[in-house]
Amino acid sequence: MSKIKPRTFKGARDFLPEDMLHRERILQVMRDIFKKYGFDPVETPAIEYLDVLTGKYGEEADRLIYRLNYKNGTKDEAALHYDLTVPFSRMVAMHPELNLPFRRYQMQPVWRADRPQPHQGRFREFYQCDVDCIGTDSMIVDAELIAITHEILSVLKIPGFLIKINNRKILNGISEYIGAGDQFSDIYTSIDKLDKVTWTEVEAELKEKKVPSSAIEKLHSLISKELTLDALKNELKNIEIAQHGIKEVEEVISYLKILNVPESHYKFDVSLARGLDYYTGTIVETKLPAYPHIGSLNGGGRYNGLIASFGGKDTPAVGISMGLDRIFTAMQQLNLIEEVKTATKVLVGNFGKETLEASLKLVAYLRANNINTEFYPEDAKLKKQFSYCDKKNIPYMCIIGESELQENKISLKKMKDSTQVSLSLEDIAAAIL
RNA sequence: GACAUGUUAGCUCAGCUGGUUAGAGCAUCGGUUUGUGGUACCGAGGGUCAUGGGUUCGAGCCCCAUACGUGUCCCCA
Repeated sequence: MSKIKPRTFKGARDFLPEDMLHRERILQVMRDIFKKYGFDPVETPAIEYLDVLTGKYGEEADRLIYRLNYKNGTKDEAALHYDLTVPFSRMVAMHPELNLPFRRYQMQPVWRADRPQPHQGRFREFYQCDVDCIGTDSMIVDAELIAITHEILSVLKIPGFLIKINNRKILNGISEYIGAGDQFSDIYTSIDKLDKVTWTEVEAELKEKKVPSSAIEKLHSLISKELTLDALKNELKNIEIAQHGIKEVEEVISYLKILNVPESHYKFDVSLARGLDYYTGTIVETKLPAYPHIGSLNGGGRYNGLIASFGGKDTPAVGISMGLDRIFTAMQQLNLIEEVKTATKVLVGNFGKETLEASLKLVAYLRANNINTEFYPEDAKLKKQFSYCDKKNIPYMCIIGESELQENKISLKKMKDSTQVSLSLEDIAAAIL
C-alpha cells in the first residue's frame, strides 16, 4: 500500500486534550444554562435529504451545502446539514403532537463548503449550539434568548461583547420608505458592512449595484443620523410594517430590563441585516467590537414561516445559535485559555509485581473517591514515570514501593513543590485537593 | 469567487551577489543517576529544500507552471 500523507480535510480540525478540555467546559456551561432556562435536548441526523435543506437559506448559502456524491440526481440525493434550525423545523413538522410552546437545545457539528479563515474563527466543520422555542409569538422568549446569550458569555468571562438587535420588519419598512423595491437584500448586505467600511465605500457599492441615487440618499439620511429607535419611529411613522417591527424591538428591550441584562451589553442596531432568508422578525448577532475580525459569536432570530414550509402547521419560532468555535477562537485570542493538559489528578507509580496488588487497590480507592487517577501500566524506571507525570502536569504522584508496603503507608508527592508525605490509605483522599 | 503572500527536519526558522557533504533552537529518544520529575551537560535519530519543468559548468537561492497553506474582502457560527 502506498503511503498517504497524513492531513486533515481543509477547514476541519483535530483537537488534542489541551483543546478538548476547554471545549467540553464551554459546552457544559452552555448546556447547564440552556437547561436552567427550561430547554431540553434533541438531536437530528448529520445527513438529510438534499431537498429538505435547499431553498431555505438563500441562493448564496445554498451553494455552500455539502452535497454527498451518492445517488446524485435522484430523489434520494443527500447532504450534510448546513445548520440546525432547518433540520429542527423539519423535525417539528413531522411531530404535530409536540406540546407547545416547545423549547429545545441542540449541540452538533454542521458543515459548510466555505473558504476557511481560522483567524476569524471560520471553519468548514464547526459546532452550533442552538436554543429555540416554537409555538409562541411572545417577545418574552426573544428576550430570554438574549438573556441566555448574556449569561453564557458572562460566565465564560468574555469581555466587551455586544448583542446587536434589529428586526426584519424594520428593514422591510425602510426598503419601502426609500423606494428600493426588490433591491432590498442588495442594500442590506452593503449596509451590514458599515461597521467595517465607510459610508463612501458602501455608497460606491450601492451605485455599482444600480440602486437609484434617490434611494441611496434617503438611506444615507436614515443611517447617518445614528438613529435611535425613537427617531426611527418618527421618521417611519407612515410605514406600517416598520412600526410593527419597532414595537417588537421596544417590547424585547423592556423585557431585557426586567431580566437584568445590563444595557451596556446590548444595542438596537438598524444596520444589522443577516443573510439567511428565513428570518421574519427579531434578528440578533453578538460581536466583539474590539476584535472586529472575529466573526459573530452567535446569531439568530425569529423564523415564523419556516415550519409551515414543510407542510406543518403555521408555527411561530425563534432561536439563536451559539458558535462554539467562534467562542473558543475568541477566548484563545483574548488569552482566556489557561494551559491544561489533563483532567487527571493523580498518577500512581508502578514498582513491579510485589507491590502491584497494593498499588491497584490504591487506584481503586482513589477512583471510588471520585479522584481522577491514572496507573502507570509498565514497571518502568522511576525517573521515567516522574518525567511522564511532570510533562503531563498531573498534580500528584502516589508511590507504593517495598518500604511503603512494609510500613503499610503510601508516599504522596505534590509535583509542583516537591513536597512528599507518608500517609495511610484512609487519609490519602483528603490530602488530594 | 477576488486580491495579497508564503511553502527548507515533528514545530519555529536561518541559509550572503547561485559554488564542496543544507544548519540552529525547541520537541522526540537515549545516557550522566537501577527509589524521585522540572535544571545542566553529552549523544542519537529525523530533509526528494512543496511538485514538475527551464536557465546554468553548477540551483534551497534565478525563471515558468501546478498544488497546497495563510491573510483580507464577500458571507456566516
